[in-house]
Amino acid sequence: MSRPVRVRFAPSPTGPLHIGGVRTALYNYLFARKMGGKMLLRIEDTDQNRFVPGAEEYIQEALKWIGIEIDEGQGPGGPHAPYRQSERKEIYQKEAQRLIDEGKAYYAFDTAEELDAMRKRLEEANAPAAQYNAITRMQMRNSLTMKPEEVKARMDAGDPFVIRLKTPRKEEVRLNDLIRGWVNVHSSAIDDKVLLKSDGLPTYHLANIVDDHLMEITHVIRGEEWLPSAPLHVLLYRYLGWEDTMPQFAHLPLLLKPEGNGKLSKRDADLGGFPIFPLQWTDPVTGVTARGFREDGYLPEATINFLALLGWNPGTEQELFTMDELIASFDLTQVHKAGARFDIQKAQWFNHQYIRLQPDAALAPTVQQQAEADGFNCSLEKAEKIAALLKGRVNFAHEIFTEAGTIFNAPTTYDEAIVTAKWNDDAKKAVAVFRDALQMFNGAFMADEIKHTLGDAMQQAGIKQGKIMQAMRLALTGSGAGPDLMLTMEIIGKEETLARLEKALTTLG
RNA sequence: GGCCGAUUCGUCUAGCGGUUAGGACAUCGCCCUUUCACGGCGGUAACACGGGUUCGAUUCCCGUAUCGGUCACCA
Repeated sequence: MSRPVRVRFAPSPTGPLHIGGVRTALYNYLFARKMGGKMLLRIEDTDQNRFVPGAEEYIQEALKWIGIEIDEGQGPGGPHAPYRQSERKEIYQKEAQRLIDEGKAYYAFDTAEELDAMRKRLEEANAPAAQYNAITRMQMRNSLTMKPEEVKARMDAGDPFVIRLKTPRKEEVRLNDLIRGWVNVHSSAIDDKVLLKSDGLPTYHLANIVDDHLMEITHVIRGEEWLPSAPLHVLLYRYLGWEDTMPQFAHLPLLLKPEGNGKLSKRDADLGGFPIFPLQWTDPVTGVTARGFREDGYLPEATINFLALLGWNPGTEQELFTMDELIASFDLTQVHKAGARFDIQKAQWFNHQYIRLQPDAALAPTVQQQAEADGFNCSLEKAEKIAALLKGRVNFAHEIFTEAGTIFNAPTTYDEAIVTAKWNDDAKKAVAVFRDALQMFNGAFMADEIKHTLGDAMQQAGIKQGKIMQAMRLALTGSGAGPDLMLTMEIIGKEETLARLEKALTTLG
């Protein structure tokens, strides 16, 4: 009963991983680590029509970026390889055949047109549900209604067929979801799902159950969209004879649109101007690029912190968590049941928190690169100082350079409102006096020293420092607001400081 | 529409029969500051509705409403 915990993240490589998928992976990972278990990655590529080149690599890279380590599966490999479902075809076929042999599944030859006609007819007849089930299957073309010779003849002739589950007419299917508790569904609500498609590949339902069993998965943690088919899966475990080792289910609440109705979609991201994918993704067919959290400047630690708290809460008032802290406090039973609206503002706040905690040296390269891309000379040392000065003011690392505009660019214009309000005789005098004092100054050009020099100069000139500070800022940056002025002067250097003071004096008169 | 699930401030949530219904984001105000931010402090703001059960319901039960998911040879 107490088997070692093994969970899996099983995405389909049909495009970039949705941020909701990342959260599912994260919850699986947190649970695995918390329980001292293993995290597997399985690629569910049974739909050949939807296969997108590059998607699998994208998934690997995204998980790596976010800090989710795969213990076993596609990538690191393991004892249950292969971990790509398209390479496990025979395994599913064997199990499907077993179900046929045991009378729990049957062959069906219905064409798409015939199925459509059946559904349409049922709908028009006001049937409660237009499905292929215990009642309707007797009117369809399958091995239950056809003579064995005919079935064999069609198969020998190479006619396409599928294998369908022979769902019982009346049976109560119960399942105990770790998050939702008992969920009961009557088997009449489950239809005769296709298990094996006519191309010989399994559908999700079969492949999933077979693999989870073979890979000894103990907990299936997945999105709520799977809840309706969970009873079917229970039925499959039963029919396959694996019910005693059936994994426990935990269905996660979905991520909803920031506003309006429905689940979070790509369109919301475009409309709201925020990413919905962990990494940037360029569609191989259309060439259209979609933004990513990483490229938009979100730190992985901020992203997981944000995601972890979207639908789960440890019950304490802690907001900031490292991955290890998340692992330590994670508990599946504390996952919220209702869907969570996606609010990018909170993600930005988390990023702000982590940016200000970053060492200056970690932020410096970003600043330096941007500066150089804009044609400015910027040593790493200078970039580090700028990072220190501005990191507390921004949400993203790339905003530091933007905020540092007045450091790199000498003012070409001066804020009119500030000029009118503050550029008076005292201000002119103060700037001139300070310039003179600075010219005489030959110590280390550091913020503290500059502050003293300014203070002394103002005192000697009989000017109240507080009255002229904004004018001083205006002279140096052209603006009335900005980061600490002394540090700003230290960073731009003595020569540039003097030049700017001089220029203000001549320009503003 | 059938089935399944959900419902606490605008948003993410705590709460698991008795609370001034707590925290965070956002918002507003104050303080700090040479300014703008940051930060600190504080304010506004919620138990969907109706019945039960109970001495007492946000909490338990039943309806209603609303929202979400799902009804493919897609996952």
